[in-house]
Amino acid sequence: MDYKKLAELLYPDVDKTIDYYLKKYPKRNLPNKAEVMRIAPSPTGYLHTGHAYSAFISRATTRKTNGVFYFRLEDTDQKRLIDNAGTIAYDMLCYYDMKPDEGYTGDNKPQIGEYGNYIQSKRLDIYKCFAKHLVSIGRAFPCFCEKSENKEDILNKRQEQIENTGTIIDKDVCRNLTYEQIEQNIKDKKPFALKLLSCGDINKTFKFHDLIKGNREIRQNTKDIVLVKSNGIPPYSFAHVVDDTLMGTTIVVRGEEWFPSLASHLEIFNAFGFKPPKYAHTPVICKLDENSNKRKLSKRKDPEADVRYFIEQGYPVVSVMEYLLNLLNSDFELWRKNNAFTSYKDFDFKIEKIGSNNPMFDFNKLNDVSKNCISKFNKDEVYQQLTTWAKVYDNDFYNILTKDEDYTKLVLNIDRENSKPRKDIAKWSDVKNLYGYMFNLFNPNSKSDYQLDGVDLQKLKEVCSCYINVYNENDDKQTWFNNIKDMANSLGYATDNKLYKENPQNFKGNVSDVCMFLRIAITGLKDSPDLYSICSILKKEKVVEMLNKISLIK
RNA sequence: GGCCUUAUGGUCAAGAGGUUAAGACGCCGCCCUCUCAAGGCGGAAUCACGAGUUCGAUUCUCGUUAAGGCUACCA
Repeated sequence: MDYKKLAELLYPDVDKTIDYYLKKYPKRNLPNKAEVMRIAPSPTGYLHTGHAYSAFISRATTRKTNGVFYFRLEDTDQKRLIDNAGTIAYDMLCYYDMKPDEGYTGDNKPQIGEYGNYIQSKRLDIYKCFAKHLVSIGRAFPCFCEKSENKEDILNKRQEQIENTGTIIDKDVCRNLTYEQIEQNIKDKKPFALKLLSCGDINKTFKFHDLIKGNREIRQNTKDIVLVKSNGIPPYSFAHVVDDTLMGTTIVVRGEEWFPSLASHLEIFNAFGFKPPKYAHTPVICKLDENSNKRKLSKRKDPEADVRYFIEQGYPVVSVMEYLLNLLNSDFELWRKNNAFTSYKDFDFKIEKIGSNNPMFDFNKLNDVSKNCISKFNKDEVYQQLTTWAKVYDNDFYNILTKDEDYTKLVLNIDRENSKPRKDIAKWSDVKNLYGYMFNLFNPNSKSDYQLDGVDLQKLKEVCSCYINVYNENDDKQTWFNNIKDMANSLGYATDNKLYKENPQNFKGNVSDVCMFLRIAITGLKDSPDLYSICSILKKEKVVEMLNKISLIK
């Protein structure tokens, strides 16, 4: 067959050659070893935690190598597009401190960089040109078969084929059409999809090096995969080859679900004579479902699959990033221990250190990482981040927090900014429960608001009414505690831990019980940070008020 | 059905042909302490199974099993 003639028949209006584009987008002028990487989400939903995970790899690697990290919007699936999803994805990247250097920056916003357009649906002329080229060299052919409209049909068809033939037919029937047949179809205005004329041999393999998976032996591709859909838009595989070539991508980071189609992508690169990029196929973040089965984080079922979830909950950006970094490079943890106050960005991140099994999302660990991160913030940072969060997600609390900034900072500074900082806040939404009593969010008139289970109310009242006369807000911490001890002693409580443990029956209780009573009266809670700090911040009037209030509880 | 990938405690995992098989989260205990958090100390808990290679295998090979993925004109 005369392929050049066929190319003209299929794409009469394409007047450019691929050389035009290859010249238009020349090799990037970058330092040695600089990597060019991208995040290329499809705007079919909100930015997935898995995307953030792979974006992190690209952002860290390009930062380290002085390369380029760009954003390309892969909006080639017209059916599944969701409004605004691209913009949100970009905003999320910026929010998580992974702002791309180049590319798409949101719908209707100017793009950055010389290698655009960075929106695939705006690149159809380019794809057409490259498609024509493949036809002209005999590596692509039109397929006029009717397509299946939905996933279910496709699945059924596949099952049918498996049952009838025991396998899946990968050589498309239309590859055998004669020029005349094709010409007739074109004349009849039949739509066609362009397919790859695969030359692969299923029994032959080639060697391949994946940055994460290491050396592999891969079977050649034999499938005549679709290059351009009948609507003129390419699916991922073809767009990937064209775009990553033109945009100069040097490393493609993608989920390992792409690994099986790698051979087909390489065959396309090969057909063009292009050098493929390096690849890093990442593991997929999973979670344990109700039945204790490991499965991929699902956008529909798992709130933590959407990166906005962490914002809503009030996890600081660094917490989420450090948690992801933990999953990616497990030696980060050790580094963090030795470099407590260095930015996670200074960690020498290595793609090769990424493990190859699918990690499970672990909230325990995230919380721990986050508590450590927050414990290193000073009171101003905490105040700033907490109020920024509350303004959006808990406006009532925001108003309370900002009413008296100095007071709020005093509260937030309890056990903070010292060598053994308090680690009780994992996310900003915790603060209300942890410190609500400092902001009048605890009702001293309601018995049910006190944690009183297992508490002797009579003893409690006795201690509290006694303490009203003892409390002096000008005492320093030691005096304050000595006074409590003296009072405890006079009421028949032990003030020596060992003595109490040896003969508890000799005492009404321990001085710790006395403190517990006071704590309940003042905060409603059995557990709280340092009582002395709390009383100092609340001031005498409030302390006395609380001590009086509890005596009225029946 | 075929193909691909993975398999070290509950979780994240380091690790190497010979190790008392790191470390972190979680859990438990003790210490400290006004409680909690933190901190200190300690504990329980792991090499999926079966063959083969080897003096020796958790590590290499092959099977089995399990889990995940792909097999779309989705990405």
